[in-house]
Parts: sequence; C-alpha cells; structure tokens
Amino acid sequence: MFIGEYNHTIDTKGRLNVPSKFREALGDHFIVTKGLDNCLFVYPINEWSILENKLKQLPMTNRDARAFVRFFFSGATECELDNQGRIRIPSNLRDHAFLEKEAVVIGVGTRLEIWSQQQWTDYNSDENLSYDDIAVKMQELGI
Amino acid sequence: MFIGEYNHTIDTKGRLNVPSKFREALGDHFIVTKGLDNCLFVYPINEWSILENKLKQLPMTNRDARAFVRFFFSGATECELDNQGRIRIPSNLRDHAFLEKEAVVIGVGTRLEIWSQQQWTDYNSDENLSYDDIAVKMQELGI
DNA sequence: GTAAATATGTTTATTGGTGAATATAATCAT
DNA sequence: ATGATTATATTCACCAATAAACATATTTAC
Repeated sequence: MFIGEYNHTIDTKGRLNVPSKFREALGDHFIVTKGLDNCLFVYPINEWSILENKLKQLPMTNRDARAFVRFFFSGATECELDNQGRIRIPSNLRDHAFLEKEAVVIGVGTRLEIWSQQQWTDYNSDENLSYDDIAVKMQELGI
Repeated sequence: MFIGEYNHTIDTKGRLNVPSKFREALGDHFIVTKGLDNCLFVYPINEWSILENKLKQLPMTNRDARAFVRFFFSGATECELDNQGRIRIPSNLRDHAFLEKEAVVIGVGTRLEIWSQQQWTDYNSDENLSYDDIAVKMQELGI
C-alpha cells in the first residue's frame, strides 16, 4: 500500500527521483500512464498486465474503444529505476501533467500519482473540493 | 506490447525512422495499411495473420464486409527496415493519413499507428474522449 | 539510347537519452 | 549536539538515435 506525499524536482532531462519509501514496493520496473485530473498514474507491472489484457480485447471496429485504447497505450511508458533511483518521464506525459520542475509524488493505495506542484496545490485548494461535503457524498455511497 | 508516443519526421523521399523502442518487437519486415481515423496501422507479421484470418471469414454476401475487406487488403503494403531503421511509406498511404513532414508514431498494444502531427493533435482535442468517458471506462475495466 | 524522376544508400550534424560524479540536504545513531 | 549515513539535487560528459544533406543507383518516359 502506497501512502504519503513527497516533493521532488525534475531535472533538465526530464528525470525524477522516486521517493525512496516507494522503491521497494514498486520493484524496478513499472508503468507510468496519463491519469485523471492532470496527473500521472504509476502502476506496478502486475496491475498493468491485467489492464493491458482487457484493453487488448476491445474491438478495433468500435470508435469509442479505439479512442480509449489509444489514450491508454500511447499515454503509457515502461520505466526502470536507474542506479540512483530516478526515472525518465517522456515529454508527452510531462505535458499531460504540466510537469516542469517541481513535482509531488503521492501514494494512493495501489498506485502512485505524480503531480506538478502547482496542479496539486490548485487541486487541493479548489472550492468544490470540500472534504466535509465529499464525506457526505461518500455516505451516500455507503462508506 | 507496443506503448508510447514518439515524434519523427518524414524525409523528402517519404521515409520515416521507426522509433528504436519498437524495432525489436516489430521484426525487420511488417505490414503497414490504411487505418481508421486517418492514420496508418502497422502490424507485425503474426498480428497481421490473425487479422487476415478474421477478414477472410467475413461473409462475401455482405456489402459492408466486402468494402471493409477491400479497404484493408488493398491498402496494405509490406515494409522492410533499411539498414538505418527507416521505412518507405508509399504515397497512397501517405495521402490517406495526410502525412507530410511531422509524424507521430504511437504504440497501441498489438499494433503501431502513424499519424500526421496535425491530425493527432486534432484527434486529441476533439471530443473523441472526454475525461468523464475515460473515468467511466476505467471503472468498467476495474482500474 | 538519354534525361528526368524516383528509389536507395551513405555521410555528417544535431539532438536527446544515459550514466557518472559531485554537491547539498535530510535522517539516523551514538 | 555531532558525525556518519542515506537521500536528493545538480551538473557534466559521453553515447546512441534521429534529422538532414548529399551521393549513387534504378526505373520510367521519351
């Protein structure tokens, strides 16, 4: 289980130090994809494989399926920790998440998320994100 | 599995560098054909065989099936990597995908796709896929 | 045949990715 | 608190991939 929040910087070549706390659980290979809310999702290989098999079976003849499959596969990249614990984030993924220099890596249970510091700040200060209000909605969902 | 997105240029003779990440999985010859949504599909030989078999089984009596089969077979061409990793894309295929200079090559699981940069940008900015759609699909797939 | 057009091959320059080294900061143990 | 250890940030240098330019074939049209 991934938990916590860590600030890191991305170097001029687009590399990011993975917080040391996460490294063991991640393994040295994993997948980074475009995520929801303008961040990146990081999945361990086994989680990704399941998803990959499902995506592979969607029909190429269906317009929506094509769009979805394109989004996921083209927006994915396999990463490997280099010998100082960094990964390189391709530019299309950096663009998706508005990543430049200051990044935030958070643990979200089964996955990690990578945010630009600015986006993460904005997201958390967003008025329509009142945790008290959300709690009420969660109650409706039976939590 | 092919994943990722790469920008490349097509030279004045209609040749395109295949991204080095894809070369091993593609083999040194493979099939390029007219794809859906104004791009080109690229299949390794074995994936093409699978597709070919499916196409062969479509009923000749069905008008749409005939059109679809013609589209795929007539638009197909076998390509071979030259000794610096390039392929030549015939002009009828380039026309189909509006390919001129700036191209984008994406991995889409079992195949690659080649887009003109302009078309790819347009496709992604159109409402082919909203965030809500993505979220719904993700839930369906249990991501 | 020859010239033009197209295809194929080679060379060089440029870009971008990778690895290593160093510097700074944070954490831990004593 | 102090020094030792680990983690993170930054920089530099090298190598591989790609782009561009150029050269040589091969085909096609006349």
